[in-house]
Amino acid sequence: MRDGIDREQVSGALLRWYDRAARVLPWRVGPAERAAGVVPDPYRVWLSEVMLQQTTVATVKAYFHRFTTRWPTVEALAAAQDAEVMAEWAGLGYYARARNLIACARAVAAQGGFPDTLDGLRALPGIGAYTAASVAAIAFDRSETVVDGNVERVVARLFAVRDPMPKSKPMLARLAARLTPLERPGDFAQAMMDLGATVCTPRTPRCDDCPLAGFCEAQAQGIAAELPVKTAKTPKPTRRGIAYVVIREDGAPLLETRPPKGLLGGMPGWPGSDWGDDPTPAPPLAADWALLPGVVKHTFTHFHLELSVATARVPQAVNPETGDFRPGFDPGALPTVMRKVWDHAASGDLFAGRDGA
DNA sequence: GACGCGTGGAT
DNA sequence: TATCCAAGCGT
Repeated sequence: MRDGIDREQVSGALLRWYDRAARVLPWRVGPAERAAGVVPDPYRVWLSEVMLQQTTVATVKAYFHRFTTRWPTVEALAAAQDAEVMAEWAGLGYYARARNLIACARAVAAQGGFPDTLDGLRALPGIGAYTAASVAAIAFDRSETVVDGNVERVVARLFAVRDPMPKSKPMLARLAARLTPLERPGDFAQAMMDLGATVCTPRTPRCDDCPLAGFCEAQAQGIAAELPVKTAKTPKPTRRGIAYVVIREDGAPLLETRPPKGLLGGMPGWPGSDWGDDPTPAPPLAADWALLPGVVKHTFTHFHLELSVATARVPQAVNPETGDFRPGFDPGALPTVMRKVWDHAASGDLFAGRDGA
């Protein structure tokens, strides 16, 4: 590992690059605006950082726009109904983030605003080491070290750290702290992440375009693309299940709200079997079920899922064993796997009527 | 510290 | 097609 990297030289070179090449993002106060005295809104910084957790910039943009249009302030978000927020979050994934977002907004509103220290932020729901540091640095100009996957990769290469992740994470964080400047910590953090996202990329880093190439030990050794080393991941198993899509005469679909914790917690979904090697059928009511051909495939973080879909139309009077009929339900409020089930059901004869078959 | 937790784009 | 990966957090 190289040890002679100078904080001022590295942060200076990176900030000069950022002043010239910073991406324009909806939640970002760019270097020129910042220099002109524009102050970031902690609410927008926090909201964007939570949305960006393990989620790409391209995906977040539309959600950020919808959220800030509908709820322009943390007080407005705090006053929203849970189900409204969950529905607006639908499709973005990691739904615990949305539950924590609501809890955090209400705590902040009750406190009269966001805390402006690392520890104060860190104590809020859904705010961990990364988000606390990024909000402290970007919104409150505090010299905190922001460490995300980009920063870990950049630092691993700068210092040619060959120890595998995740074991090396604490070391990478210490090395990142060495580089964090006292001035412009927020721009520095965003510059590190921009660099990782656009230049110091995972597979094929563009070292020829890198403002830090002259400081980079991995570049000097010709091993930038090999770093950081990661320990191998275990392969994903495949689970199977059956989802039941029932439409009542009035068009209301039968849905249930999933338990508040765990997979898709708090989100609406179709009644179904367990998900496993050999699922047991579990229709939510007695009906003339039609098992559709094909399966819906979806991959979660730690397993593949193949769902068979059974559909039925039922009269107005029936009472389901699980879930409830929801007139006027918007399929856009479904998490993606459940929306795929809906799309698959709609491709069948669910709406054509099967009486004439 | 390891695991559970979504989704869509890149390779 | 399969795998990797992304501005992580909570338990």
